[in-house]
Amino acid sequence: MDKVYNHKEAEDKHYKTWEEKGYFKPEINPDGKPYCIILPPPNANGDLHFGHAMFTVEDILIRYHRMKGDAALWLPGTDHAGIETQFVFEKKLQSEGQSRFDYSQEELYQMIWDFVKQSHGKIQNQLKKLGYSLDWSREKFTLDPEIQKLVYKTFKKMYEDGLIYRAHKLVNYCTRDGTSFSDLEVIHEERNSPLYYIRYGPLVLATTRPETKFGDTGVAVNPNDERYKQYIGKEIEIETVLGKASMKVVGDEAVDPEFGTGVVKVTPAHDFTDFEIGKRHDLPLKQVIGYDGKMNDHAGRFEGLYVKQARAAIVEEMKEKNLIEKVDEGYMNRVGLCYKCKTILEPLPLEQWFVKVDSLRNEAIRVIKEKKVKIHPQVFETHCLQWLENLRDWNISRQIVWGMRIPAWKNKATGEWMVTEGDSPEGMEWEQDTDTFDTWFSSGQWPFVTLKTSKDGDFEKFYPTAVLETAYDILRAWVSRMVMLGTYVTGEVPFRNVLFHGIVNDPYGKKMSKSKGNVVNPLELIEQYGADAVRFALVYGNATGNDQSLSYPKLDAARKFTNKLWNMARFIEMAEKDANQEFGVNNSLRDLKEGTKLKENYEWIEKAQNLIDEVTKYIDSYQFNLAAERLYEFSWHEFADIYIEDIKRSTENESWVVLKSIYVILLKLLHPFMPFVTEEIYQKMSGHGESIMIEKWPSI
RNA sequence: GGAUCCAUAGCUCAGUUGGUUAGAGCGCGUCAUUGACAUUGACGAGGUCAGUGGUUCGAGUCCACUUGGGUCCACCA
Repeated sequence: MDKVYNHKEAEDKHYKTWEEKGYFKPEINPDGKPYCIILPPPNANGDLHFGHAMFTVEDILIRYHRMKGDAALWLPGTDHAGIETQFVFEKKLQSEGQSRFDYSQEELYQMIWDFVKQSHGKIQNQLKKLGYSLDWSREKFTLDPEIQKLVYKTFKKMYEDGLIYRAHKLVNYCTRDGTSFSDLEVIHEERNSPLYYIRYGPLVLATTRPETKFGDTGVAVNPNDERYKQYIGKEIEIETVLGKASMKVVGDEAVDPEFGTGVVKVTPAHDFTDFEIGKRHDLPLKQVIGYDGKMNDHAGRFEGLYVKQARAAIVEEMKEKNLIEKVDEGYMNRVGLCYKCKTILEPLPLEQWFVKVDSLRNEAIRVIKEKKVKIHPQVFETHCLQWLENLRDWNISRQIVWGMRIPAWKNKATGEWMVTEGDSPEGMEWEQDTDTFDTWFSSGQWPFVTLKTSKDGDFEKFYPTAVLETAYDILRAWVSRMVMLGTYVTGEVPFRNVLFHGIVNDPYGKKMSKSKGNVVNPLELIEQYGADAVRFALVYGNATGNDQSLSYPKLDAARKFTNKLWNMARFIEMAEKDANQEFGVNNSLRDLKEGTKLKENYEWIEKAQNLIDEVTKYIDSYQFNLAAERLYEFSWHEFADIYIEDIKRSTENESWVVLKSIYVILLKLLHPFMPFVTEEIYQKMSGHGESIMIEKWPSI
């Protein structure tokens, strides 16, 4: 053996062999208990970021269960990531001086498809470099035809069950990206929004959005507000910059008498609260802002101005006409921004497909409360339930091309809708909706659509899956949706356990992001420290679910650990040369224990038994950090520092057999954490088996 | 405005049913070693476990409050 472990040489070689020999397939343990993890599909629009290296936790579980003899399946896949990908692609187009408007829907789709294909190759390479024992023969992509078909089927079923409806409602609309978003995709930010006190006939009201006044169809006050009771139900005459108008005053509980003057203008077409008020009092919807973000013809001479310009111009004129009583310039409020481009979102009325969430949500809450789905660490269960309880109907229409086109057709003559499982209806009068599904509508079905379209029998065998492991930041967007949709479609929960890992920040504790330029590609670190060291460093010293900062000292410590393990093997090899024989390995600790005559051997066997017991318990309870710490501690400070130092004085052959046997146990226990170095050592040792990867997990 | 998490050695963090002198990595000090170890080993310094009060025979661990930091959620015009 060389003096130093060379990870670069070992890693690619072993991964290739493992894959070729079919070790990643569950069929390697044909009679084993099914154990399945579906890889959270990375977005197929670029490289993996460093946080994805936390999937190491899944590989640990899979390798551990495979060694325990389970039919372990880790199923890989990628997500088309609708708006995310289209956004990345549009930026790319932009940098080439082009725009999405230069292409037809079909052309754009094809171009993004090609782009995604390239990304896919990079992602697959990264996952392999990390040593992940994924069954590539079962790989899936969200836009695979057979996956789409199942998603369509779900949509149709939901439509028939009355869980999908089409409605003209307010949506969060990004006038820059040209699409609506779900509530979840809106980010709120504190902004300075001057509060204008506007004269409205006999009343004064406060608003941050004077430009929407052309869309006002009423004025609201709190019904218990003594100051304004007299006006409720009356029409008031008001002066506007576009001339006189009359407005109905309504009483509504949503109005807070303490805020501003206690009077609110009601603009049902451009404000969520106002939309609700309008519905309660039968106020009409009057849209004054278009989907291009400009004022429309209801705004008179302000038509064609962008919202911001219009606001300034209108305020100017209102001041001239003395319609503004005062302005609170320093007023701060929270505005909704597009989470991709940070444009202020406009609430705009649009006809969209919605998921009625009531029954789905209640069922999801039930299975979580009844522990049919167990969430670890426990605290995330609270988060999940809290979100589910506040859930509102889910807008699943997106006005983008990159995604699954919604399988709904409108009759040009009658306007009625027909939903199919993807097939076009007969006849020329049907026109397909141009919108696509929210990405999460398809990824929310991931566990069952993958298994149902995989090898025959996979669904029956592996569903519900054992564990869903992912970063906690997509608990709401993804995990909750999977529980809802999976339970609804299959009648069974999608997974028995959910396990959350934390975020990996940069060395200074700051979130890694492309705009900050502090992202680290896992490949760089693998190159430098070796995949095993990267994996080990991520697991060691960090409790499950907690965030961590990338630590170079820790990576270095982990790399030294791989080298230490290597040198233990060299020591044994050297001893064998000196003794001019190969020491045997006995895999049965019990036999060894019964056979030994020496007290110190007996004691070391007991220590090994304890170690197996502890590590097994820690993995079973998802305490990977404790398992890693215990293995590190034992290997280095007990096995190397004490055991090996002591045995240097021994001439007993039996002692060497015990030592070597315990060393092999150590390698096996470490294999899920550090697959490459353990395999490389194992292959180099005398009397080794085919691969440590398919060896049996040590037992007491 | 709600919810939630965190505060433990110089730094980064472990410490899951409350139980003997509170742990690791890195860093630091002294010595040894280059015949497994591109190094490693031995020994060592270093903590009123944020603060206050409480429950308990016993609290870093449970409860309340305070202070400082983070995250998430929310339709305040």
